[in-house]
Amino acid sequence: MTEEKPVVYVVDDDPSVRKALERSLSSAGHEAKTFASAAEFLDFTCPDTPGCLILDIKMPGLNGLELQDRLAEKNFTFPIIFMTGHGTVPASVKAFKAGAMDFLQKPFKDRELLNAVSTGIEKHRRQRKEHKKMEILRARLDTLTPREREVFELVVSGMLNKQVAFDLEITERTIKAHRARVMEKMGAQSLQELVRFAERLGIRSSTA
Amino acid sequence: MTEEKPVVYVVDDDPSVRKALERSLSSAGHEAKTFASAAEFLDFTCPDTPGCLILDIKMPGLNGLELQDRLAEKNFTFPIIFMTGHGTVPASVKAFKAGAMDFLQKPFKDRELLNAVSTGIEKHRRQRKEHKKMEILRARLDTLTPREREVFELVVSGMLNKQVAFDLEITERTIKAHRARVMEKMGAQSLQELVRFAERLGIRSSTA
DNA sequence: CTCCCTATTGTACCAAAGTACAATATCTTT
DNA sequence: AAAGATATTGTACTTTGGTACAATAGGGAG
Repeated sequence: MTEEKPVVYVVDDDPSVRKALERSLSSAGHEAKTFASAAEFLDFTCPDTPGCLILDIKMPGLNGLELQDRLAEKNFTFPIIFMTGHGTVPASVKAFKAGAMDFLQKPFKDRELLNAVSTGIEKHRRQRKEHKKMEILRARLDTLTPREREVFELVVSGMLNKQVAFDLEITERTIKAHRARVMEKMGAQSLQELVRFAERLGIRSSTA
Repeated sequence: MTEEKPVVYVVDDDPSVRKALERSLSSAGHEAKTFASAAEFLDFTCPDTPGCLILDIKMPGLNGLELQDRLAEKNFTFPIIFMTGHGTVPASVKAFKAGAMDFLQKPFKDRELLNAVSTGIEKHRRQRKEHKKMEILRARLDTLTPREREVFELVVSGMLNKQVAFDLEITERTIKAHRARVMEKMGAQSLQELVRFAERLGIRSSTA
């Protein structure tokens, strides 16, 4: 469980390209999984491991750019590297504006691709790490009752217990009770940590 | 002082292009300032107002991409929009990977350019706003003595005064003194706010 | 050498937060 | 109707943090 094995997904309609890519990726130590069409890839469910995606621009059916759009709608998070034989400037512009990570023109050197792949995987690793932390925080946040959530927001905003109490028109004693539960449910060891959690969760007190 | 007037900088060696761009930018309500070469622009010091930069790719002397690199070295923060007559895919790729915001191929519609410009200016406005806040915070941080800085880091990490005291091998009373000065110098109205400041400043306790 | 900044510490007190015992009321679900 | 979750509050006590009065000591600038 030190490092999860990354997977490189390749979508290209040309079997010989798939084979060639698979070979160079494998020889560089990457696990490759290939798809012959956008549809085929869309049917596939990627495992929850780091990786990146290599897309051919020109393909029958959905092309690479269209696939990119479809994936974006599904919160697909793998970095995307495009490949193209006779790519156009507008295509590359669209790709990058939609968040592509690289855009390689054939013929390209193995090294170029492998560099892009490594960069993509590293980026995805970091993303995943961050995302997992956020998942945990959001899950904890979801366990708060509406009242606790209110107290949470007001407390991290910097208000004193008595001020929060006044705001919610209840006693300070009750704030302490909620506050203690918030700390416990959020898994915060200190007020400082609770504030950091709130920051990451994008919590802003509605009043301030 | 409601809104600062943005400026659009244009660098293109072709006088007729400069004139044309100036006209369409003006008619859209933007203030334009034009330059005939990369060198000319590098000699210029942009005022501290929002704006964006429009660069021609192909120019005698330094071309647009090279200018982009030079500017990056100087922490130039204005969003860059490229224009090109016969742009190549590698050029657009390089531009985007170096942080370009858009890449327009001539002939382009006025609307395309103006949309890109508006987006760029808005982005820069947000950037500047954030940057100014950070400037203030960094300036305050710089007023802290080394000792106060240490206490700052340990306190926001979540340690109790007594723990910080133990760590620094001084008394809790002294921690309180430093802590009070940190709050005052940083302009924090609460511990919660102090933690948020530390987060933005990227302060991590070296021990934790 | 004096002034200022920095770092340190003391005492005493007050305010704020946290906790250990609780109890009561409402609402939903089973 | 009983169980469980939620929201509320009480008393009493401890711990932690903040402040108002300080004083002392070292180092650097003028």
